[in-house]
Amino acid sequence: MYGAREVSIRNRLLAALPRKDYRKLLPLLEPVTLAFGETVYESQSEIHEVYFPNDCFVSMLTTVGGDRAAEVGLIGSEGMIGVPMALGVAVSPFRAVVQGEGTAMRMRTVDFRRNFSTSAALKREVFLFTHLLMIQIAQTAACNRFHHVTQRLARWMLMTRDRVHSNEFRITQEFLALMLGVRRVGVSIAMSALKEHKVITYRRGSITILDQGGLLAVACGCYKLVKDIYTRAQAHNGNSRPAQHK
Amino acid sequence: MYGAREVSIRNRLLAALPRKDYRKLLPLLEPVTLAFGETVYESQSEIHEVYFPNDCFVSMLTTVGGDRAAEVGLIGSEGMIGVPMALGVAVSPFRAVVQGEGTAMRMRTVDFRRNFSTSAALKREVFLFTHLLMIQIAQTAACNRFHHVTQRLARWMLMTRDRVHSNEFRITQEFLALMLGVRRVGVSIAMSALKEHKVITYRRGSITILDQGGLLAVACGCYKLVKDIYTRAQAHNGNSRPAQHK
DNA sequence: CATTTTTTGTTCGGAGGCGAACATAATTGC
DNA sequence: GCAATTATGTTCGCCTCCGAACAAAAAATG
Repeated sequence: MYGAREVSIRNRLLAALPRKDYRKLLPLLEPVTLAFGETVYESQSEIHEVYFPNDCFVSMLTTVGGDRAAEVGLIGSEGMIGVPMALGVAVSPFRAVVQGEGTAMRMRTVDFRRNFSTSAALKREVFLFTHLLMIQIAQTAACNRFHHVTQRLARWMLMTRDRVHSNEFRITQEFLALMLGVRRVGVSIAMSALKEHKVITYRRGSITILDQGGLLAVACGCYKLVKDIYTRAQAHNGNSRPAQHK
Repeated sequence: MYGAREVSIRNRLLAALPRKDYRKLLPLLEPVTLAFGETVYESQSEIHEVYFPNDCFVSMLTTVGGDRAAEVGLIGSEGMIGVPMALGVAVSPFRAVVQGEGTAMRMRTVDFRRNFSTSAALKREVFLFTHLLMIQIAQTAACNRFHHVTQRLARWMLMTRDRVHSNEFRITQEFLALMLGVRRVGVSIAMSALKEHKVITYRRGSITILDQGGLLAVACGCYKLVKDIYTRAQAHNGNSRPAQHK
């Protein structure tokens, strides 16, 4: 029915599958463009499709007290949107919002379910990612508890950089404040301090990382901790066709 | 080899299994007593056994910066210690510390793995719990961001109450401060305020909840939110032999 | 080009929590 | 019963972040 011709599949979870399993999935994957700010899942809503990001990335948000929300996870081409499906649950506990515009491969849940039960390789990949996502969320919990705005901001920018594969990305301070669960003022001050130290620069609605090492020094250990676990897990995982890194 | 004769199995995850699956597991379950403060898993250590708590409960902690740690999850008879095993990972990303003394059913990972792949019911139960744990962790992340010591303390006490099935439990303020990731002073002040309002009372090393409704009013919505999701999931789950509630 | 909208910069007082230190009370061990 | 240990109570100055409000700059709109 669908074809994946227009867009090259660069999702690394899919790329790690053996050719045989990969071929079976191919006709079920529909390339879609996810626009910035788009809501992929509303919290508590039913999951009808899962997504394998190519070059977009998505925030997972937990709402609290009805109005406020906090980002608990960031998912890009290394993973999948819709992990609850892997656990047999078709309701998303989080709100999923597109943070970086780009393409993703979409698959209907019926198709996912069918292939998930038959492909051991897909199972392995998705479960591993579920595990990694859990670690990321837990680290965010600790990070939220202990670290200051500047540190968490730096962490966020590094995590984002890893997912957009670029030192520049579009985002407003207002939006960033929503993600971090702080006031815009806090982001504003932290960012201008980083600009002062020539670690980043920014214009209206866009940030550029100038000194990745410097940013790493500012960020809390949470970034490197999670990053290393992701890297190690992917390396140990016989990544037959790894996505090209910069 | 093992027998589960000395201790009655009151783990609700196991109790939800159909008799057939349950019988198969029974000889593989070894009753053990977990002492307060005991470390079940060290962070990053290999998982050799999984545990199904009967009346004990265990904290999942994420370390940060080498020394400090924060609790990200609390697991009692509703769940299992060692969820990563369900995702095909035999390394615990968290430190698991016994928070409330009691018994649990222990199973070797080899046995778990074997039965996990053959019992659809066990799979379903464990995956559902994995999903719920993920939600709890995410909510903790948001909670850590937005809510004050008193609110989080109240939440912790309510969560603990649900797991020990009693209004009284033994814990020192020092330990509680470690769990919440705050200073003991903060806990001390919050607790004496709650005592003042006759919501709780406490002696050296032990807390008693006097007014559960009052405590619920003090706690942030995070408690009820997660609790309701747990309750709903368990209800929808054909809980054939539910554990007796108080 | 002029106006509206969006984004960013800056200020204020105040609250909550931090690290550190010391005081008191309860329990344990001898 | 007395000393050592463990748990709880209280204080201090300080720093970060909060809520609110307003100013300025940049982009979008017509």
